[in-house]
Amino acid sequence: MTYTSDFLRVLDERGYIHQITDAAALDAAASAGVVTAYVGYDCTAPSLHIGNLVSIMMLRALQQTGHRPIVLMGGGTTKVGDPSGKDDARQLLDDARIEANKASIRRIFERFLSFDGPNAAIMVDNDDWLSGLAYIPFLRDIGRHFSVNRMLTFDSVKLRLDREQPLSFLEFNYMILQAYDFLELSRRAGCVLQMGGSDQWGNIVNGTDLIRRVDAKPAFGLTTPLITTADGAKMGKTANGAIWLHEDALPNWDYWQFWRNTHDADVGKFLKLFTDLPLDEIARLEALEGAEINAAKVALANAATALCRGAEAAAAAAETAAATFAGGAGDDLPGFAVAGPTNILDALIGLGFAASKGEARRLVAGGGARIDGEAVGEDAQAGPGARISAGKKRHGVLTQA
RNA sequence: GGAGGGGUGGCCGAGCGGUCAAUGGCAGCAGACUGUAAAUCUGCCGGGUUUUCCCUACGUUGGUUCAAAUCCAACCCCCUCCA
Repeated sequence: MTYTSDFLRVLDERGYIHQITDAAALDAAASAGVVTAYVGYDCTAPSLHIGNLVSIMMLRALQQTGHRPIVLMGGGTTKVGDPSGKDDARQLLDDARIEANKASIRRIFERFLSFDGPNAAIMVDNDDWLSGLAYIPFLRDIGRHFSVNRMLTFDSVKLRLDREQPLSFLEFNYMILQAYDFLELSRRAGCVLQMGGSDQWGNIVNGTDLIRRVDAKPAFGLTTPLITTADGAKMGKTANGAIWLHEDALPNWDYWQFWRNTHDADVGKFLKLFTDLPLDEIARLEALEGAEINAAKVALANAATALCRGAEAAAAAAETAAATFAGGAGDDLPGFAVAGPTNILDALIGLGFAASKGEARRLVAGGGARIDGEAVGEDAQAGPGARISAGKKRHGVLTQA
């Protein structure tokens, strides 16, 4: 459908929309005035990753089109654990860990959202209202609105049951708590929209239903598609782990390289989702063919890195890339301090290119280890200043200890 | 409580006394080809070492045996059916 509100039009054009509970009504609401919407983030790790970035960018788009974003930290729900899309119960985190994760995650949002101004973003923590709930009153006020029959039909639950995997009562309650969050935000902040990934659809719908039943207020849900790469893989999962948004979890250089290595077929999609570049510029970039599309990938890497890590970090990474792939080295490359001539195997391990001597040896045997661009054997030595490469993409420099 | 089935390397999944560090697939890494792309082909893919060799590993703990992922016992966990 075509939207009249800037908000939904932008989301639609850029590929953020998978499902909406009542698109026409939400469009009308967003046209008529300021909409307050939220996305929840559980505190399961000290950093958010690429998988969360879609919804963060969506909150950004919301704010840019004049509406008010709420970032909900799931300090309370993390204590329960979301079963959505999980085969097994998530390991429970202790309170101290959750607190630490929460504190760490918060910082990310300051890069993407503005927390002051007329439609300032706000940040809340559901631990504030969940942890103090009294069981019996909660069951009587909220629990009675949930049909177990219906809950059993939601994918997050059904999947577990179908796969004959256990689902604890604790996890089973997650969707009720998430629905209650939405109700709470509706009451506290006039929030009318919850957004999230497509795996959150069931949880979100529970929230909109609850608000209608209890308060007879408008409530909408909107989900993003699961972002996959052109070869069908879930985006952002690499062998080395997730692509983290925090620089202390993943260096700027690696973050930039992740975007730079996007598949050809994904460039346009990613530019729309993960950068603020105007659509006509994106159209021009994604139309590039052959080797020229590399220019689009650089633009993507620059823009995405600038958003998350800052313009300086993006420029430094771009500079390093230009120098490195021309055969030189740049400041952003990983370094390993050595006192003098060092064996290639130790250098590879020190730079993190191999996890063990055996792996380093295999890398060398396969012809993938290079010193200053020259393939070497396993007896080779390199000293400070040497450029060490593992394959064609991973490069590092030995520094003086 | 009773009967039966099952727990294997990042994942899936074979093996069911030695020839098993464990077939195969996926994922991953490297090489060739390229554009720091895709596809394809090739090699690698527990750790330490010069291949020989040693160590760790098939839910946990013991046991039988010259020898166990494979047999036995106990325990833990999961699934199915019955009560």
